Amino acid sequence: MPELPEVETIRRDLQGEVVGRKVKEVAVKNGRSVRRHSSAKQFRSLVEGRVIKSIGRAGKNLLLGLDNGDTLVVHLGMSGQLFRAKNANEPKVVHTHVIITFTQGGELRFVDPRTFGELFVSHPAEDGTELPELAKLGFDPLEDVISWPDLARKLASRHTTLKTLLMDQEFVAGIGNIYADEILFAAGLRYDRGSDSLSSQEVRRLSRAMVETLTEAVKRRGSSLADSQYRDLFGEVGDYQGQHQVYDREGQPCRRCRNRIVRVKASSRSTFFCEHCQT
DNA sequence: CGATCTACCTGATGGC
DNA sequence: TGCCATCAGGTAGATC
Repeated sequence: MPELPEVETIRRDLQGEVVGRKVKEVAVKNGRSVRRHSSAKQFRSLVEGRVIKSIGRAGKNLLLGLDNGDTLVVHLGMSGQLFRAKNANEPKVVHTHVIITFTQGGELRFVDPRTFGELFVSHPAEDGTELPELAKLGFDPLEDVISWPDLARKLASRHTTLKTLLMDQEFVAGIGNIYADEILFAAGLRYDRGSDSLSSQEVRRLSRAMVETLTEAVKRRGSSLADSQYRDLFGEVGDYQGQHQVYDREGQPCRRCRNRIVRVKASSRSTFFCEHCQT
């Protein structure tokens, strides 16, 4: 579900809600959500008593900086949600797998029907600040602005399709199935163009489209699809879905040229595009 | 090595 | 109504 704009929206919500708070207790209701750890007990011991000092993001990962230098990493997978609760009396929705209670009151709840998401505590590497589990992530399109000549070099070094590359977290971190299609439409490029086939003008368009599409989606607090599964920290839906140009618009007229939006399967994922506007 | 498939889950939807 | 197939924002690991 959540891609960079949704995760960034939750990051900003968390900034105002949990920074400076001390963890009193962690309750793990479903051990699968902390599967990187040997046990739920071990995970709890790494989080309980810690103060949350900062909230960062790397691609689709939320990074909760703890006061001992560790980082609590949250990945929402396909269906993960984080909710703020005022107290334990607030009714729990089904699939509430982890509950973090703060000493000053209030809870942070991790809800995840499909259980593809996870939480884990990461220790920084000996020599640097980098987290070993995230070392292979590519650049972040909003945090690390990359020059278009650099992007051109990176694109040319790979032999695959544009969409595959945009969704490859080791190439660029944070783009998933929705925003890959939206970025490619904004850039006027087909999903199946070879990544090493772009003119310099096309690379510039792609570079701009990436930053502009994601920035605008963050402004509108992300995309909630028909099932409204994506919600922010306060349970509110996003507002960017109405701006989608191609995603989930099969058969509907292209907002630019009025031709019907086409849907195809590419590497077993739905891909939406306009055959007229994207070449 | 890199590209592609499969498994991991629950729930919503649509055809018959 | 119900039953079954298909689909869904992601990604690690197997397989080719």
